[in-house]
Amino acid sequence: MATQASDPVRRRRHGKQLESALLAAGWDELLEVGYARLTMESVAVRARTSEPVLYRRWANKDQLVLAAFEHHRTANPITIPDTGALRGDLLALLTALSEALAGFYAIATAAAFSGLLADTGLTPSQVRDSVMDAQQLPRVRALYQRAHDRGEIDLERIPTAVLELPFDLVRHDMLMDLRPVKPARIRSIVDELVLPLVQSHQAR
Amino acid sequence: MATQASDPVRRRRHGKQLESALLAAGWDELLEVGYARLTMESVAVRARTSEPVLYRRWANKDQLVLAAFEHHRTANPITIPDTGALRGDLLALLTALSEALAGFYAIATAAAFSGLLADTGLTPSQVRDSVMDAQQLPRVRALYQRAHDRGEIDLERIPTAVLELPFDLVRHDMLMDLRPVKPARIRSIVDELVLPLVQSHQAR
DNA sequence: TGCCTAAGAAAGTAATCACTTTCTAACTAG
DNA sequence: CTAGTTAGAAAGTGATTACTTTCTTAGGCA
Repeated sequence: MATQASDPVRRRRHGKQLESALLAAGWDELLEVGYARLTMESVAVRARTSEPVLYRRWANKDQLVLAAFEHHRTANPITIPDTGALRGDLLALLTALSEALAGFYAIATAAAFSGLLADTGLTPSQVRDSVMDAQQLPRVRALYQRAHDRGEIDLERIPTAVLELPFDLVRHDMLMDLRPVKPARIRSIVDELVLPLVQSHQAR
Repeated sequence: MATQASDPVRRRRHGKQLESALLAAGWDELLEVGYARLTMESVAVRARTSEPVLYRRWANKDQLVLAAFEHHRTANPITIPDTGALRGDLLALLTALSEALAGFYAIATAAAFSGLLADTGLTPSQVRDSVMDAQQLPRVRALYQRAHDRGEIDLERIPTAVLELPFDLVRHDMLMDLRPVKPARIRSIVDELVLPLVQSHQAR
């Protein structure tokens, strides 16, 4: 009777491994119930730990949520494709963005609206820039630059509004539907909107 | 000393006039602090009344907020312009939409995300459809139909994605910036995106 | 003029939840 | 192997706030 056979081995996580689990739990909680209904206790329970473990790392709920965003973003990097053609690149990138970020945008905007940023005074667009596009923008630019170098497009003649159009629309659709954009819609954006516009501005 | 000269006349509002003031206060509160931080007390104070006056009309906070949406929407109808040309119509309508709805979309989405719709299970797109576009869509359609009848465009050849593009982008920008879309951006959407696309799809 | 409904004020109740405190024991580092 | 750190559990505190109760009195309506 010295050792209880029914007692499960109680392993304790430490350091980075634990922190990663905490942030993942925070992210899942955001996805499942949203910022407004996420509580420190619900995150702790989901991570199979207790609240002080959270408070030892983050001073308050907002800090935890922001850290969960950052963690999820860096843990799920988006690779910019190189298919050799503008159309293929756009289709691949929009699809990747859509799949990776549908939840992300929804959650981030939700949190922003719910009061997360009321203190910091950031607007959703600043969130978009700082959390999402700041890293993505130069890489997107590179995608277009490659098309330019191949002679597919003339970057000089194409308005910024055209270049940003597909990303604006995908972001819009993700916000509206809270799920990845349908492949057919992505093809429509590329084939019925972006490519005709590129052609149109090329011609004159 | 029978009447106190310093005592301000304490007027009491009743019926529709009072209700309107309550809903306006609710809307202003939504605009100023957002759904998450709106409290029944803050609305009551803003309306210069007390909480029971609110609870006699709406069973809970959500009902009050929903009623405030509806009140604001019906109190600020959007008139669809008829300038005689597609370009003028689009510029005018997008501007009107932008000015009237920048706050509306921001607030509605915020509330939806903050948990307002968690009970009802609606998604933002359903909110968009039920609160906004359901009424607007046929009227927008009429705008394009007039252009078609004038011979400006051939509706048969133009993909839906093109027709919806300006509204998607204006909605996107409003959500991102929480303020009306700049006139220059609206002109860009019309002149650099919609009209070239219409031409492009017309030609082939 | 005089009911009667409802406005408005004040105070209270109960639930939620961010954040804290205290303690024990598991793990790490040296 | 030992000492120091921190995970994890349990309980509690205080602030907020949705919603209620009670009472007084203004003003609509006959």
